[in-house]
Amino acid sequence: MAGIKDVAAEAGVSVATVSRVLNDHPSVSAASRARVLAAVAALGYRPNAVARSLRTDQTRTLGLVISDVLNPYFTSLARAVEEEARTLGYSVIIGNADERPELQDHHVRTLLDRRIDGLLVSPTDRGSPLILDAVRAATPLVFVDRWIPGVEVPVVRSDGRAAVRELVAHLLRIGHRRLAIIAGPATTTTGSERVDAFRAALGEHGVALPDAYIGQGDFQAESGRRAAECFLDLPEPPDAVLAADNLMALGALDAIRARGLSVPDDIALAAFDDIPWFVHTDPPITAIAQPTDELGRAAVRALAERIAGRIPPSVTLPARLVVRRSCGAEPPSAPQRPEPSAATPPARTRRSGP
Amino acid sequence: MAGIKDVAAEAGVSVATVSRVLNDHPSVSAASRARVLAAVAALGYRPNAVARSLRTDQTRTLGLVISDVLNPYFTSLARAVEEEARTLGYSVIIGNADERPELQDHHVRTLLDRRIDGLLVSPTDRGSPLILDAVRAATPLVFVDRWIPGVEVPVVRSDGRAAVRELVAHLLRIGHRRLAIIAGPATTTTGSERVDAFRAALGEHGVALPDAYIGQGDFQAESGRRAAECFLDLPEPPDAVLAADNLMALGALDAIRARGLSVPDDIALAAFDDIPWFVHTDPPITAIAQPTDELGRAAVRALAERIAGRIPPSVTLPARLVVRRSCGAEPPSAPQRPEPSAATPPARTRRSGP
DNA sequence: ATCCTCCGTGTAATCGATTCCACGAGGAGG
DNA sequence: CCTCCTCGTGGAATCGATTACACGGAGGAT
Repeated sequence: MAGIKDVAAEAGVSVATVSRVLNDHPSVSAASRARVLAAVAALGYRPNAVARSLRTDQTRTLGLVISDVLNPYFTSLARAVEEEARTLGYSVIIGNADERPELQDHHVRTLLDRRIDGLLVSPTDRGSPLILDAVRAATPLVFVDRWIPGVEVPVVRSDGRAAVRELVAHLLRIGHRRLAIIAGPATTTTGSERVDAFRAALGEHGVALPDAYIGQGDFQAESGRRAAECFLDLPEPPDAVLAADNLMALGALDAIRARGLSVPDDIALAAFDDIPWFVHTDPPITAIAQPTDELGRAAVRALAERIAGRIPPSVTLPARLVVRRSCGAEPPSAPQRPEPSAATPPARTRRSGP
Repeated sequence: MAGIKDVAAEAGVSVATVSRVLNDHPSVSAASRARVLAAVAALGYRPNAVARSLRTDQTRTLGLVISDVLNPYFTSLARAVEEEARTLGYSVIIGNADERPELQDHHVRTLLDRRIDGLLVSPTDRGSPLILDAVRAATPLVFVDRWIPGVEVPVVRSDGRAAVRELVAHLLRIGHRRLAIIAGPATTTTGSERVDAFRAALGEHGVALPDAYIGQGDFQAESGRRAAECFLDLPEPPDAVLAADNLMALGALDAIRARGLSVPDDIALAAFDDIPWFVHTDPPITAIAQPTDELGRAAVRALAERIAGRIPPSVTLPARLVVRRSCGAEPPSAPQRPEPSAATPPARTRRSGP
């Protein structure tokens, strides 16, 4: 592959001049510029980003370590991140931690080795020594979605408290009384926080949250299934369940249907993280929607600030409640605004078996 | 950040020795090795991958350019690719082309600039000059899922012909007669090939595929919706529709329900690409499942071969039909094996509205 | 005892860019 | 006419690793 020397030779100038043209440095004569450009075109020259990075000590690359690529919430986050990064002239390397701290560390390590300019992490645990080191080494770092308490790093996330309060009110209004939650791992902020918000919201209505109504999940579908089964085995099962993420909601839906029970008639179901598919499930699932795109964009902008040496503030965006059919219908009062794509007449579902 | 020189100083040896220890080159005395290792640990030294890449002319990085990250099929492919690559000691940089040729080119270009060791592409178009150049420049390249006809590059993909034939037989057996398909863009192999397979399968049963029954989509949900609407506006609408990918199937499902029609009673629906969510839709959707994980793994292995200078063969894996309820029930004969997680008794769905 | 190997190690070149510094030409001002 | 800038340019150092080559010392063979 042609190098800068070849271009210099072709254009009859020095490598310094070629470099100056490529980085459009002002002091190059129009004539030289033209000849260099011609040589570049003739040779199909592309600068070697590796060499450039070594010299300039910047890779124009961002790292993004997310907890689970198969989770639509994180893929749409990743997409937003990549888009915003691209407009800022950065590439993004995505690492999938699969909710496993050691995998997360693996990715953080290789990203650091590759001298990425900045790192976006949605931590799977309470903070490995590796991440703590990175913070101490002043690596530009921003947490997104989840964070590690006590670590001085900007956080870009969304606050579901208001939406949870709204959801709880909605459930109680419909007539549900025994509300349960499937939590995420306590090692993640989103795991514990959502339970707290739920408990607090219930408290405002004088409703308690018994331990038996707190299922322990790990953000994967299978754990949602197990937690739901535990609930259903209870002498007095809950009549409404909130899952702390979309995959666990799916698992719970499975478990409930496997018992021959109906959502929402026998039990209501709601989930954190709204995803396109929730419109198409049977029934469509009520969800707490995070502004994923904005989250991703804000995270990249914050990281860019950190890279530039400034200290960006943390950002907290509100989540909002999206009501669908999985919790049952509101008693007639303020009419619910229908969802555009779920604008189906009351769903003439019929049995399809013989 | 500490460099190799610091380590050498700390250990009281030369940089050459440090490098030899790090790359475990045989001719280093045990004593030196120990002291270097100690120094590395003491300084928390990590080799600069950028410098290493410049010198060795390899980045131990693979590029993967996929057509749409929001499509679960591609994310699971990406996950499999990353996993296999990791076991081989490679990192993966994912580029999302969003079905846009110019974005695809952008990613291919930056990946090439970064001197990735090899490139995995699922091309969005019939071949940009850029990709053709890359092929000519002997960049290790492997196509996955889709490919560009006439280009001498190994292809790792799955063949849906048999599964399509099976599906068509299944539909006809149930009693459907007017079979339609929503195709992908003709510029993609998966776009045109699937229509061909469908037409051929129909032909075997003496059934024609009128032009009006070929909807033109672009692999996005919205286009599936539009195509389905066109079908339904026909004087004689089809009674079964196959969508060439999962997103278009979702769009079609929406459109059908928006008309107050029922799947499968009024119209049957099936899709290419099986995804976990198809189990949970209303009704669960019959799909042609590709062996995504194997595809991803095989693609990486083929690429590794190419990087090693060998010429790997193309790989074609069979897809298989997964029957669910969206096409209606088979007339009683061979009993259908039920899906584990869809093992719901005929789905006691009830109306949930008041 | 002498010579030859082999082993461990260090010096320095190298990868492909960026960038500091010096230098020569040409124009302006004294 | 001489001096001093300014401007465009090139030479060479540099980034942090890898690795070819040279070299000195220990040990075995003769």
